[in-house]
Amino acid sequence: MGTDSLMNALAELRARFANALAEFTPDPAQFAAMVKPTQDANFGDFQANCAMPLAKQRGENPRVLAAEIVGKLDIADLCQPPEVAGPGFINIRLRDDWLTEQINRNVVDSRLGIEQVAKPKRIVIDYSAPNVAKPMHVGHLRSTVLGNALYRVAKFLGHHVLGDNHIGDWGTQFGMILFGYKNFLDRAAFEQNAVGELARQYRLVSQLTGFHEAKAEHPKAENRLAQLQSELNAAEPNKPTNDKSAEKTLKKLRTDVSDVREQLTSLKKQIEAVESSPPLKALADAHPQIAELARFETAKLHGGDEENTRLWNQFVPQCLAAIQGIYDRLDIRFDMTCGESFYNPMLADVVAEFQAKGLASESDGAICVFIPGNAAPFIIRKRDGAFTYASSDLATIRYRVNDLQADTMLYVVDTRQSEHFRLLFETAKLWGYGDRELVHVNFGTILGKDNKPYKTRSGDTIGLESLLDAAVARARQIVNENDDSKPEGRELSDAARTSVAETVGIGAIKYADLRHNRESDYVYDEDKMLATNGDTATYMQYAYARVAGIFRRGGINREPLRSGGGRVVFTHPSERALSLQLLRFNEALDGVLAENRPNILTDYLFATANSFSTFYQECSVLKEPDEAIRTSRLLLCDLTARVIAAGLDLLGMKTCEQM
RNA sequence: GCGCCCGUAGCUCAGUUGGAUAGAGCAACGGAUUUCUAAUCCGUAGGUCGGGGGUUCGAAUCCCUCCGGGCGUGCCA
Repeated sequence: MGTDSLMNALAELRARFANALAEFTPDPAQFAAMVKPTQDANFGDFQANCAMPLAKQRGENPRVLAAEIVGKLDIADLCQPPEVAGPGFINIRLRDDWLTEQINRNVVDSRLGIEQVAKPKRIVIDYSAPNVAKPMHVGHLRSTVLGNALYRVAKFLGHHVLGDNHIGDWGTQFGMILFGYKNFLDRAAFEQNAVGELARQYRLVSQLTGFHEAKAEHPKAENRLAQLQSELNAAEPNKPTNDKSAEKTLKKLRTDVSDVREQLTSLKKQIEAVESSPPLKALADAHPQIAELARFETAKLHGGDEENTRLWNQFVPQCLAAIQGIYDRLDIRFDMTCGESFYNPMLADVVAEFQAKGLASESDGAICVFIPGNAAPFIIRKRDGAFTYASSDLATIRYRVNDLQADTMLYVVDTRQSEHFRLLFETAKLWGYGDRELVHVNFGTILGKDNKPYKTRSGDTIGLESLLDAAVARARQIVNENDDSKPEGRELSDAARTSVAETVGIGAIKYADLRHNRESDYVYDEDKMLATNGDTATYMQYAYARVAGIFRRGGINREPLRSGGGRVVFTHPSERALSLQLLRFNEALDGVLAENRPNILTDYLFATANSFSTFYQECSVLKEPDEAIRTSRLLLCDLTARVIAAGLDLLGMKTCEQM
C-alpha cells in the first residue's frame, strides 16, 4: 500500500497546497491548513481560503495571487481544474476517477480507510467517576458517555489509551453509610439486597443531616430575608430617576430577595419532609449530632480503624459490582479503577514534597499552593490535617506520569470544576509536569424542561438506571407499533423486539448526549431523543437495518461480495455524493480527537445516513438489471453499513440487523 | 465584590484557527409510496446571530461597552 496517504483527500490536498505555497510564504503549512470542505456543494468539494490572508500579508491582489497559486498547484491527478471565485477562494472538485479509485480502496479495507496515527500517544482518560456510596444518577451520564466515546475513538486511531474510573470510595459519603449501617440497618433488607440497603442508608443519613442543617439555617435565612426586604422597602419609594448605579443596586436587591425566598422554601421542604413523618422525626431527634458522627466514622476509616476497614473492604466490591451492572448495559469497560482510596497512601508524601520544595505554604492552618495571579489558593491539606481532592489529584498525576507513562491526561468532568482544574494544572506545572498534556474536557449540565438542572418533580436527583429503563420502555413501545404496522405483518419475535428496544433506547440517550457540543447545557427530552424522525440514534440504526435488509432479501453474502473483484462506478449523483461522504470518515474522527468533541462524529454520521437515504431512494439495488451497477451499489451499501456501524460503535452504540 | 461561560429561526441545537447567500432537526405548509423497511425522501416558508461601537477586503466568530441569563468563588468532591 504505497499510496496510503491518498486515502485522505483533505490531507492530500493540504500537502499539495503546501508544496505550491512554498514559493509564496515561509510557512506554507499554516496556509495549507486553510483548505477545507466546502459548506455549499455549489462551490465544489473543497475550498482553499489561503489566498486572501496571504495576499494581504504580501500586499497583493488576492484574486491574482489565487490564480498564481493555482498555476503552481500539481493536483491534476485528483481534481478538475480549480476555479478562483469571489474575493479569492479557490474551489476544488475532485475527479470522479480519483474518487472511485479511493472508494474502491476503502471498500476492501478492513479499517474503512482510516489509518492509525504515526506517533501514538499514551493517553489516560479519567471519566465517569461515580461515588460508590450512592447510586449513579443523571449527573454521571455525560462524563460516562462522553469519556467512553473519546476512549473508543482514540483507541481506534491507534493511541495507547487507558480508561480510568476515578471512583469516590474514600470520602465523607462513606462515613455516612458506615453510620447508617451501624445505627439504622434493616438487616433483612441488607441480606436480600446489600447495595440497595446501603443506598437507603446513605439517603437516610443524608436526609437527617440535611434536616438538622436546614433547622439551623432556617432562622438565619428568615433574618436575611427580613433585612433585605426592609432594605428594599426603604429603597423602592425613592426610586431614582436617572441614576444607573442606584437602579442596579435596587435590581440586585430584588434578585437577592427572591434568591433567599427560594432558599427558604427549599429549607422548609427539607424540614417538612422529616417532620411530617413521625418515624423520621423520631430518628432525627434521637441523632442531633449525626453529621459530626458520620464525619467521625470517615475519620476512623482514614485512621485505620479495624471495624470500619473491614466494612469498607466488604462494601466497596459490592457497590462496584452493582455499578458494573449499569456499565454492562452501557457497554463500557475500564482498563483500571483507581479511586480515591488508591491514592490515599501517597498523599502525605505529596504534601511533604510540596512543602520541602517550598511550593506550598501554610495559611490559616491549611497547607496551600499559591499560584501567582490567582486569588484562590490551592489547598492540599486542610487545617484539621485531612487531605483534599487537590492533594489526591496531584498524587494521581504523579502516578499517571511515573507509573503509567502518560503523555496526555484527559479529565472528563463537569465544567463547574474548571477553576479547580486550572489550579491543578498550574500546580502540576510548578511541580515539574509541564511537559505533559493535561486537559479538562469540560461539559455542561443536563437540564429539565424547566431549564433547570434535571430533577424529579419532587426535586430529587434522577437515578441513571431508571433513566435507562424509561428510555428502553419507550423504545419498546415504538418497536411494537412499528413492527405491528409492517405491510406483511410483524417480523420480529418478542425476544428480538426486546433486544432492539434495548439497542434503540440506550442509543437514544447516548446519542442525544453526544450530539450536543459538550460545553453547552442541554435539555433532556425523551420525546425528542426517541422521536421516530429527525436527528436521532434511531435514524442511523435504521439506515443500517435497511442495508442489512437488502443483503438479507437478496441472499447476498457480504464477505465474498467484497473480495469478488467488483468495482464501484458512478451512474447517479447520489452515488457520488455518498462515496464522497464515506471518504470523509477520517476527517470526522480527526476532528473528534482534535478538540475532544464527539458531536463532530454524530454530525458526520447523520450526514452519512442522510446521504445513504437519498441514495436508497434514488437508486434501486437488488432490482437493478445491470449486474456491474448492481454490484457497485451493493459495495456502496456494504461500505455504508460498515462506516455507520463503526461510527456508532465508536460512540458506544449498537446496531440491529432488523428493526 | 471578583472570575468563567452563555444569548443564533416559533422550539431544541450546530456553526471547524475570521470566509462566499448563517445551517440542521422539530413544529408549519406542499409533494413522493404497486416499499430492496415511509422509523424514509424531495421541496417551500421562517433569522436586525441580545443591543451599540470598533478592528478587517470580510465578523455569529476577535476587542470595548451595555442588557439579559447561568455557574464558580479559602479548607465538600
